[in-house]
Amino acid sequence: MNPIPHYQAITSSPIGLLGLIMEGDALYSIDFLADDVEPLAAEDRSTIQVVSQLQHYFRQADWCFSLPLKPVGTPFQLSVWQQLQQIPVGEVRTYGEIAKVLKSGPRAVGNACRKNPLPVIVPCHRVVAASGPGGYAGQTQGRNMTIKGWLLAHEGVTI
DNA sequence: TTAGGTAGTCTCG
DNA sequence: CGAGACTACCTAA
Repeated sequence: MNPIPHYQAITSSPIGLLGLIMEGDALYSIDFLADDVEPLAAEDRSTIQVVSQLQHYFRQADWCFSLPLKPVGTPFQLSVWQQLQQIPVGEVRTYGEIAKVLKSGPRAVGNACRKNPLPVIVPCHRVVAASGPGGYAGQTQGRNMTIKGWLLAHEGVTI
């Protein structure tokens, strides 16, 4: 039962429409939207910047985002999301590897990845299971896994 | 292949 | 608050 999100921009991309929510000048959340909604042009400067960097990434995977981010979560979730941002483009880590660094457990890491509010930019798609692809955006199969596969292929990773 | 272990979060009451 | 259930998992046998 979420309040209806108010997007500052809805932009199209190779993985479908992305809805952006800002909090001040920082990026607060990215949603994968169904393709039957109207695109919405970014108006303020910081939102334009986000859209621009996303488009750049989709054109050229080897691109480091430089954006003010404002992910909201528990201290543990924040520490996991911070680890994700240290994974270089074209590499992957397993849930267990992240867990080891944080002295935690693989399932807990999976839980935190599932709650990542900034997919694509906080690269939770670069985390896979020791045996298998893991999940994405709460799904272990379906459209979101297709997106995960696309992102990894885009970065030159072969699952 | 599965059984059991594990860590963090959520949901009731 | 507390117990129990629910995971985008992992390891040993």
